[in-house]
Amino acid sequence: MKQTEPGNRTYSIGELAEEFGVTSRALRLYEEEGLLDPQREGTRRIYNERNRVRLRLILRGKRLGWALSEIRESFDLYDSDHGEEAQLELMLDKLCKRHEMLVEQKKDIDNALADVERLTNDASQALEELRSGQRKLRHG
Amino acid sequence: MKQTEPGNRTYSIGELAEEFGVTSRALRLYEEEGLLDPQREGTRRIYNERNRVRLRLILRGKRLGWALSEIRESFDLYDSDHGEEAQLELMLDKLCKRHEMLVEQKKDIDNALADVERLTNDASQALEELRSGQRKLRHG
DNA sequence: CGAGTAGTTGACGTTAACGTAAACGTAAGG
DNA sequence: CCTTACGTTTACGTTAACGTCAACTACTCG
Repeated sequence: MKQTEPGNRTYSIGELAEEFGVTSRALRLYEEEGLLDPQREGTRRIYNERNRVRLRLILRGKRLGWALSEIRESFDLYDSDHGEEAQLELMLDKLCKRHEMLVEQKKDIDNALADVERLTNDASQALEELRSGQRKLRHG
Repeated sequence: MKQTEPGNRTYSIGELAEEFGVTSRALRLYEEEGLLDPQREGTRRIYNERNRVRLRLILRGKRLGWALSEIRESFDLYDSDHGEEAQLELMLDKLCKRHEMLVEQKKDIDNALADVERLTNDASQALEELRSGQRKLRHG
């Protein structure tokens, strides 16, 4: 299999960092925190598609204001084994809480959007009135 | 006018802090950072309804993962005077960027919600299958 | 008047999420 | 072989957003 086959590509730390607009330092930190686990070729880190997807999820979590520890917890939900009943129930409980959190956050966003749109309307109206006043002056 | 009239109530720092589940220290910090400006009665801070609304907005911003500096910038949008044309255009530009930010964040939330819901379905199905297996065993 | 409660400023401590620099290894190219 | 580019670990520095503590003031209650 060639390295260039789609879906099997690998990435150096620098490549991945540049692609996502973060620094190598950040990627190493995420690894230390248990959010990434690239393979090694000797001492160098080799990232695959799976790691790439994880990084995408990390950055999504960051945009939503989550701490790295919270992001890791959400990964634990992805990874946890579906072995025992108690385990599954615990997982469902955690998922439910995440869901609530997200719904609340979405409400906040909708409210903020409404505020921004209201301010935008006010401002464009004020601008329009200002300009209409200037037109009158020019034609006066 | 009485202090107890609706809409004119005032609050001590402790009252406001408890109501919103934050500490007095946080309120003082928000003030230092220019996010709040309560009146004073001698040396003590007196918060009114307007301050209370602001605090609500501050906490909404925090839930969305914004820095205090970003929250303050959004307040500047509320407060900026509609005097000059250039001012209004600048404001409309900033509002537009906020709007984009919020829309992006909303997409992130919708994606995260979809993930959580998929995981929830998987887990509840696994749980159901596990329990159906247990029922068979009991009746075997 | 003394104790308790709630507020004040000032200063130092803490945690997360990196930035930055030092000192070193390694593979490619001229 | 020497330089350049890219990687490694280790460790200390930095910023934001508070927590915590000390020392002081002011009001109220018994």
